[in-house]
Amino acid sequence: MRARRGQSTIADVAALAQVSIGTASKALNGRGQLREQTRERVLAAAEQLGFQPNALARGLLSGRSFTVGLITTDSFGRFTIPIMLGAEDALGAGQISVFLCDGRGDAIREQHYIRSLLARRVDGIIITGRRTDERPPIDVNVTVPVVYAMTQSTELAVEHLLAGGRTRIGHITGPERFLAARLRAKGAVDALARAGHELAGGAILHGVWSEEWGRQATHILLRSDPDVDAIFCGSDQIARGVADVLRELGHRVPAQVALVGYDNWDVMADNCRPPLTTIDLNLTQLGHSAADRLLAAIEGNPSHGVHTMLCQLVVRESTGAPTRV
Amino acid sequence: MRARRGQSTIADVAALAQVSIGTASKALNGRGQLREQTRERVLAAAEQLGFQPNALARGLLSGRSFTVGLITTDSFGRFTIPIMLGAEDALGAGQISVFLCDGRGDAIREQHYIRSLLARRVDGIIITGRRTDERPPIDVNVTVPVVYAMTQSTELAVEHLLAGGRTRIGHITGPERFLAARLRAKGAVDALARAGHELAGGAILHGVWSEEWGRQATHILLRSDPDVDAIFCGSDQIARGVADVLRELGHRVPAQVALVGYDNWDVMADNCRPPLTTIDLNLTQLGHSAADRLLAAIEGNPSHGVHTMLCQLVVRESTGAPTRV
DNA sequence: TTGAAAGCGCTAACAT
DNA sequence: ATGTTAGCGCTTTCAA
Repeated sequence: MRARRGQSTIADVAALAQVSIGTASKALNGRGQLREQTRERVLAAAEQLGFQPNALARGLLSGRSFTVGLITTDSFGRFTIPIMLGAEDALGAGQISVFLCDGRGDAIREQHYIRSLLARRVDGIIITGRRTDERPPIDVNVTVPVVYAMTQSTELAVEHLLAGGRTRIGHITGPERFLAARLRAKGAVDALARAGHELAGGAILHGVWSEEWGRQATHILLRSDPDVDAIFCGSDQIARGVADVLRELGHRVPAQVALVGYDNWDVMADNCRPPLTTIDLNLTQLGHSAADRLLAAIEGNPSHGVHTMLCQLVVRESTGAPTRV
Repeated sequence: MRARRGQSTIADVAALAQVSIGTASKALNGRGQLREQTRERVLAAAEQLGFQPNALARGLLSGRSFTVGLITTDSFGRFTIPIMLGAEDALGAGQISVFLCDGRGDAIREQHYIRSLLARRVDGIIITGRRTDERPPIDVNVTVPVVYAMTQSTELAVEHLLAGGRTRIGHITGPERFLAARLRAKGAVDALARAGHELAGGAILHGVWSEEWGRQATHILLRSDPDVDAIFCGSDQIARGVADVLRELGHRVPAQVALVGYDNWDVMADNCRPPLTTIDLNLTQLGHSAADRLLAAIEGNPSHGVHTMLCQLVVRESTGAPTRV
């Protein structure tokens, strides 16, 4: 009596080992009082049949599926991957499987996924997104723990530049409609103000998240303040464009102009000339931590509220010592 | 009588609608002969309770879980993401959920995932990886359909360059131990040979998959053949390094030297100066197609053997017309 | 030490 | 048109 789909059941194991189903279950799970010989016979039978307990049946019985859903609000890409990696790492170790759901910034899709995850009786849900923007919490009648893993901002960059003796610091970043861009800009301006300085060039240069914008903005910035001695960029991509133009115009980095990026995207930061000092949001760790929190909540120890994780400044050549005049 | 975990069961719905469980099931699934009024009453009750049928129970009964596993052999990154995206797209539409498994190039891990997926009674498995290298098929006693989605090679690049009137074509690529690198190189050499030409510089330049190697290799290539009129690179990253050095040495692209990359990685190809002509492996489509094949196999229409998909040459500025002497 | 039986939530025969 | 029942594969009492 083979089970459908060709996978053997505990009944097959029990039959082969010539014991009852209940006994087989105990032997396989190390529970109850069994004769050592019986236990071994069952284990051998299971091995021989390549028996894998049916997780669906187990879940049905236990009320836990040992699965979690991972929803990316915007499509997954460079930003969500490290988070996913970290989360998967934390969960996979604990025998929990991860359902991947790509929301693509579409609320309908997202809602569909949530329903589907709930139907599958996931033990919890992690929601991830590139945007820092405030988002409405997901549907109210979600009965499982939910953790949101989003990125935050920092003022590390400007402080590092100030500490390095720079004072004429410009800021080139992405579109103003991104909360992330606004927060980073605000952090920069505030840090400068605390030190008694103003933004070089007089204004934040908002554009798009691209190298091309970095190049354009560099020209703009140099025109409005030729003596700028540091540029903090809202992304590594922008910073790389800046670095290229500075080099081509003969402004040496870091001797004359220091440069800091954001994201620690290896492909950009390492290949930048010179290699880029940048802020690492520790996304993998964020994903790991989110998963740990979710696990704790599943185990009955929920931690409510917002938890902030530390960013990290990764110092490379682009912020070496300036040339003293 | 609430179910555990706070989610309501069909029994709750039936009770609220004052019908039997069987009737509720029929109403919810649109089966059987029911009075319209009864059906509506059940639906209303389900709505009111936020009822979601338990997929675990359904799967247990039907022998199908409507889930598939997606295993990346090497850790997922730039290459596997588009494949995942495509696969998820094809599967998500059909109400199938995807288990994400990150193999990290570790056979033990991979095996662990396969066991776990089997225990969860997935309907099928997709295996993805960056490496084109031959790999042993996964464990033998896997009873579900398996589809491998890997990348392949092409000779498009050299043919395009030849068609553009270039004849002294060099090739800079990644480590020789990568089958992908070997295949691309072989394709290039073969295409050149068919046209009666030899590789410029006399040899394939194997290095690493980085911009820095692209820069170094450009110097090497120009030294051995200063009149090279085209360079085909094994990756967009390498090509970008090449483009930078060519520009800095005053070799105009494409007027004097045409340049072709590989991967159509937007971040590299679009930001290259000039924008890079490159080969697009259509990975998203590959993922989509792999998922479609898997679905077909699950439905009982397996297609065995290797299916090859077409690559595509994306022409940008780096292969414009040469300057005629 | 082992076996028998109930039940997790659901669907599909069969009975009414 | 509706209700009853068996059973998917498993764990867990309870009985032997």
